[in-house]
Amino acid sequence: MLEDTERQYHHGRLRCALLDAARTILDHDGVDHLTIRAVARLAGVSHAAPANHFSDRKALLTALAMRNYYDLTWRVTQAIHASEDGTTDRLHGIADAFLDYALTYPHRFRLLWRGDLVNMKDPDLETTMNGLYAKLLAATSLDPSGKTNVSRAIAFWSMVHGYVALRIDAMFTPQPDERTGEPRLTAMINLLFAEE
Amino acid sequence: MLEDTERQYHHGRLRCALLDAARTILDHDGVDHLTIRAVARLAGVSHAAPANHFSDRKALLTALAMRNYYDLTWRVTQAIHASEDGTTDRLHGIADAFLDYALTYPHRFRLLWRGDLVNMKDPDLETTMNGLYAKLLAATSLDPSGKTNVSRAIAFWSMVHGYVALRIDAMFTPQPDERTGEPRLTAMINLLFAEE
DNA sequence: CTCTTATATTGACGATGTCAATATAAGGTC
DNA sequence: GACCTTATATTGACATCGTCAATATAAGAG
Repeated sequence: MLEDTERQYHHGRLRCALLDAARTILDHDGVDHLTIRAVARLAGVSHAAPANHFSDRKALLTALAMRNYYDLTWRVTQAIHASEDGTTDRLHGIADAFLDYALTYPHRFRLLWRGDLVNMKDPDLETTMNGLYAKLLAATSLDPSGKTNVSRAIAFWSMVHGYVALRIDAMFTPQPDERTGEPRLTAMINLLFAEE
Repeated sequence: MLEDTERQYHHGRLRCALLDAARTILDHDGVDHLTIRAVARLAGVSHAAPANHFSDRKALLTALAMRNYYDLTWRVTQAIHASEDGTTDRLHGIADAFLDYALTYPHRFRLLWRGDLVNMKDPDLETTMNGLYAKLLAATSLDPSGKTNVSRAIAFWSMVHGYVALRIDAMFTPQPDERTGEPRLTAMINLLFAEE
């Protein structure tokens, strides 16, 4: 009756517990080991229990992806606020936030772009994604004069996304000297935003 | 005994026939429908026949990815040869080749980066990938003076890769006017290689 | 207490990757 | 041709998966 975490028939918090278990499995073993049955096992319920909270495996993964999107958006927001004034500083902060998140939780980051596993048409998810995109667009293309440069914003996003994706898949190795601050990424951004 | 394509016990060409079937399924339904059994069905053999030619599903997908890498490398090479002299022209051609390949065969392109499905440590595959990387590096960073700029090469590759990936996943929609020539990508490259 | 609803369990089905055992073809050697 | 070896294909089985249907149990309202 009271806050007994271990009473039978999980009750109430199962949905949250399932998402926690799912994230644990994702971080540990990757998304292909993230099966409904494995999540149920880790949460200590029967293999069909999740069906009451997630209609599909896709629904479960979509909810998990939403969590990750929130987390990533929060980190990017923090980076923007922590950065000093100036477009370039802001962009370095954003790029570092992306790379740091992706390197810390590669499986979480990868899930964000797995349209085959996640329902990208989910309204809530779309809202969250659009929020992140708006942040990127605003942070990138608003120069002091106030005019926007969409090509530059998309170039920035594409470059960061591509670099991070390739780094996760170990297509690049970071520069051996001076690991911190990701000099490679810094140099790339400076190239893109060179003063003419 | 002679060139009878339809004699029982497929003989000889099964490996090639399986790869053809695999590519057909990949293009049609995506990689998650590309099961060993489906490939065997399409090739008209029993579900365990492929095991003689591919030890694993991963081995099958790796061989298929290699085919795709060859194809992509060939297209990039063609683009380089067809481009007029000058670094910028060459890079526009390369980027267009990437984007065109990815938009024409999205599932093939995606497979190239699926480290969970493809054995990226396969020696032959690594050789092919390194060949493509070398082409990109050479085409990008050799300016007239002959000195290389690795950051710029990686920036270019990252940007193209990221843009193509995001385009495939429909995170961007191309500019409605003037579809040909991909003005967005062109503008992005010009930003990166702006004369200073 | 009873009825309703939400939630969890059990059991089943078809599909998959993979393995073991078996069958068949091809090619060389006599 | 007969025989043996090897390559190749088939059949059957097993564990696992997502999903569904039927059932059981808890919680809450009246």
